Amino acid sequence: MPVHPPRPTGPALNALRAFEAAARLGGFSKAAEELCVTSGAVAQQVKGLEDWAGADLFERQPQGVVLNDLGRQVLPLAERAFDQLAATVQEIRAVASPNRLHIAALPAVAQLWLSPRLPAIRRALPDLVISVTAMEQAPNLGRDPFDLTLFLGDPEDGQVVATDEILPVCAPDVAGRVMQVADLAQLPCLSDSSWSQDWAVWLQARAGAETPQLRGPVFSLYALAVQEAVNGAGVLMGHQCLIEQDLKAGRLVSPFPQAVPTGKALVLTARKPVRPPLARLIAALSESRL
Amino acid sequence: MPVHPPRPTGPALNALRAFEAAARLGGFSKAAEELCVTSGAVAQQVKGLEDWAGADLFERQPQGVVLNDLGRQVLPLAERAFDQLAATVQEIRAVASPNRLHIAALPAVAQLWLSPRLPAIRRALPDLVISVTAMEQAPNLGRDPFDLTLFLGDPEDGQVVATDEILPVCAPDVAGRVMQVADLAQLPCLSDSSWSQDWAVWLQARAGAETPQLRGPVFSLYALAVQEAVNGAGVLMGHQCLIEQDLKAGRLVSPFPQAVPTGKALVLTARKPVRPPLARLIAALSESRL
DNA sequence: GATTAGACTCAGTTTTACTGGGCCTAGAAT
DNA sequence: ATTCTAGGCCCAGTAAAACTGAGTCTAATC
Repeated sequence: MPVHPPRPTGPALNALRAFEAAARLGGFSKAAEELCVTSGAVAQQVKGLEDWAGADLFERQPQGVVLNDLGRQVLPLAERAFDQLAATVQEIRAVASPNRLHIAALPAVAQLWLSPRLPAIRRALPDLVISVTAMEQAPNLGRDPFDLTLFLGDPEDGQVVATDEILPVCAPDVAGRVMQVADLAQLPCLSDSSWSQDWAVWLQARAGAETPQLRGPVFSLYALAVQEAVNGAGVLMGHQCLIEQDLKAGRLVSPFPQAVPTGKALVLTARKPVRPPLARLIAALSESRL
Repeated sequence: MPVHPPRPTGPALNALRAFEAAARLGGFSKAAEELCVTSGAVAQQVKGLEDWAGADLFERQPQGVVLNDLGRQVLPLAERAFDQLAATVQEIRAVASPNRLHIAALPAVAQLWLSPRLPAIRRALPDLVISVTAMEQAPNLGRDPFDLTLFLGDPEDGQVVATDEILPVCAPDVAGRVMQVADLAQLPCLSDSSWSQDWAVWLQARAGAETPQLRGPVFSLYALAVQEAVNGAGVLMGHQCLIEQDLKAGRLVSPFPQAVPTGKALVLTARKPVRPPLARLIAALSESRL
């Protein structure tokens, strides 16, 4: 008696994932960021799930969404399910290619800290295949397929590789024109768009220093700003851990050598469980020197 | 320093589901059936997952696929994840509309057993919204969005609503032509395509009876065969629990009243946990009489 | 009063998933 | 030995999603 056709089906898995992310992160736009889509896409997915269920999961408010009773009730279940699913995915990855490791790092860190160290590490650990992906926000190791992250952040968040200290730097032939802090007003002061506070932090920490109005070009890539500083375009607020090699090579010098700690640090976090290949990479990174 | 674009992403959730189903059920075609798609679709999904992982999960053999080491290792994880996910989905359904219940039943059971009883049940439980979907294979309550199933199967599998007993039936004016078993060879013997053994089972159980060669039209829907029998088209092997109303109304009579048990039963299974609305429906079904 | 953050909607597009056919292989049935 | 069958593979075409991008809306903040 073959009669199939219209069987009711479960909701789309992607819709469930969108719900879980939105609920966990507390908003469609945050979820959209984690899922690498637009917030409109998340809104549509969640709506689809709500339509399927015949009931809302969020309360819409002008300043965002908040879980309603139903949503609050199912979130823990969904979270556990997707945690489990992510663990499965990572297990597949880890077992299928145990020597393939993937690092997520801030673009500046990837280019200025990691990149100079990688050749030696690759030589020391030739059996490992190490990939690097640069991104602004630290990924969620529970969900994204990375084994290790290197970001500037709270020292509490993981293993501290270096503390973050800043000091002005410039090309040697520019240094002659910077004798005191006030001179900075006469020179282009390079800055990075996502670290726009650097100058303010440094000026404020130099207790008693007058705070001249500074101006200069803004870069969207810190490595680009460093390059421009090397080229003599002006004075850059340098993050010590990122400009080590340029200082050492003399391409950059510091007119005011007092470094100021920002309270942040270059922090390394690793996926658990830490299997041997990953442990070896962590050790190599921790011990690496320029 | 906004630099996003090419982030490695996890595998497609649908691919994971296809893998899980194929691994759990031991074949792409079985998985395809559960997922209501073609086996080619499953094959493609699994291949996509294997490509993502960079390693196979199944060993391809001409008579099917079997899990390899990697697949065997991740199956338990995937199973737990999807169990959890299914539980989440069912929770959403149950909490969003607790009075909406969905029954899955064999088409014959839906039409001939359930349908006559439903009006009274709906009257007795007016707050419940009861949907019925007919299907050949009992759904997997752990995965599909049904609350209750009614199928002919092993009595051990759930709550027995009625044992399955068969006996020949026909319209009253046909009965005069059937005095002994041998007469059956002279009449069309109706049968259902998915219960083609019925006649053989009955003939064999009538110990000592000669087994005449029977012939007659085959129907793909048991309800259709019943209707034809009522119309006087021949003799049908009747399942007692499904033709009760026609016997009672005298539309059908049995020339050989010895019913033969088939060893199967009309079995009811319910989703756990059994919440009050579902419990009420089960009670109503168990107690229902024509 | 302007700006901002967050979400909604909708048309258009891209991407993905699925179908339906033909093909292949090995075991089972004849 | 031949069919037959079950199970999977492959491929082109298609159907269905998911996603984008731009425009709106609202309340909160500056």
